Amino acid sequence: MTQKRDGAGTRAGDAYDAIRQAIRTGDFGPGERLRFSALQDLCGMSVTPVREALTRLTAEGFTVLDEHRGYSVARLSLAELGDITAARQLCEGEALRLSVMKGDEDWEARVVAAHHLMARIPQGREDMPSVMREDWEARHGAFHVALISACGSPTLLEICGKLSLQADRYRRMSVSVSGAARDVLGEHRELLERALARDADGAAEALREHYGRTAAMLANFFET
Amino acid sequence: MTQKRDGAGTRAGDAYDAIRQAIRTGDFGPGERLRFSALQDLCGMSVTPVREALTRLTAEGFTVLDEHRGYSVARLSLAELGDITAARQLCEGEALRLSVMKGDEDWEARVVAAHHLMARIPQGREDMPSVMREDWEARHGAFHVALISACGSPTLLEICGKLSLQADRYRRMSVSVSGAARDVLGEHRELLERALARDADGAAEALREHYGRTAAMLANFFET
DNA sequence: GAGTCAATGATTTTCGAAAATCTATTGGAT
DNA sequence: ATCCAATAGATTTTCGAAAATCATTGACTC
Repeated sequence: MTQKRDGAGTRAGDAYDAIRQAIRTGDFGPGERLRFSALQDLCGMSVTPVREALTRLTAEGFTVLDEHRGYSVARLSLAELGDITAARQLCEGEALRLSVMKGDEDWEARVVAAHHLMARIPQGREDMPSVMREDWEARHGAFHVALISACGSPTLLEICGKLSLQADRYRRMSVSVSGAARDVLGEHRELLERALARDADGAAEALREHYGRTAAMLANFFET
Repeated sequence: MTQKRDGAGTRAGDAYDAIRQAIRTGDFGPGERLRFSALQDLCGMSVTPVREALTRLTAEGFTVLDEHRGYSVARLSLAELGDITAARQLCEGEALRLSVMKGDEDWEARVVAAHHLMARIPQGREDMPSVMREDWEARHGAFHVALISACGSPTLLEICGKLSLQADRYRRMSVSVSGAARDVLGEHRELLERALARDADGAAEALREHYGRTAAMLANFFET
């Protein structure tokens, strides 16, 4: 074999990761065209797995296909940000409500643990406090996943996951960490407390507000 | 060129249609393995476009991929039917609520027209009244699409569309047209009336009940 | 001068075969 | 008899090149 990657099973999977990361970090900006030649250079493989990766990315909304004319990075818009946010408020709000109602001890433990890991490190970098730390973002995502993990609906979880990936592109847009105008710590703590207090509707409402604030903050970056 | 298909742009698209249809009609049953050799025979093309079609179908939940071990048709389960139904009630209910609130004259016209086309033909076949007519199913789907078409949220519409495709697999399971235990005509008329009366919450509630009844009916086929 | 059409170049899409991986079987050792 | 390793067969996955399609350019007609 040419190379044995640790966990990665197929080249198509590697290509998927590589291209998605390149889009995440802005190496390929919104609207930018994605030529196979360039992607083959980036991924170091033939056209076949690259094409499969693009098919998947397109299904998830990261890229757009114009038949016989090629792929390009999906554009971002203020309207879509609002749309995605509304959908998240609906779906993840309900998922959280169900999760709080159905969650058992293990769920509580997962939520507490995830919150602890997130609260344990600062949101911004030490050298550049205005830029989010990669690991904080990961733990932040894990906390939100833990919150809804007991909802009992694989379908809802999948929808929430995809919406979260979409929203992530907008989240990354914000160079600044929202300034001091917002108490992110407090918002998360409130989520945690209401969840543990089994206040299903309250937790769902807090989550919707949480996402609403995030969207409102990000919306500023479209007017710059 | 070898052949010029009317509207079809790529072979991958044709493969997607062909395989999905084969799954819909039961040519490939739930859990059945999908070998590339068989699919190439079915579609009459090389492995590349078939693979792309499977990638798409997998993203939409029709098929399942076990890396290096091949694709197979996704299994159906009573649990998933309930799960999908709940998600539809949530998402499409909200979409309908928004649509009724925001819809303009053109939307009203679309809804009335779609309902008329659906009500114009019988649900079951003349020769085999227990089997649904293909064209009725198509018009039924078009009516539901028209109902939510004014919700203003592309994201929500996409989610509803995908859930509808999933649910379609279960809908097709039912050999019988639900017997006389149900007034499908009436349910749809109620949806139409509440929508036109701009009773947003009422329409949404009627839709949720509509899907609830459909699911309850289909659930019987798992106990046979 | 505007518009149509054919030729050219760039790019996507598809093919057929090679490479990699998994599954089942056989043979042998404990 | 059971378990493990090596082999063979079947299948997926990837490659490199050919075919098909789209965009551009320039000539030609009206």
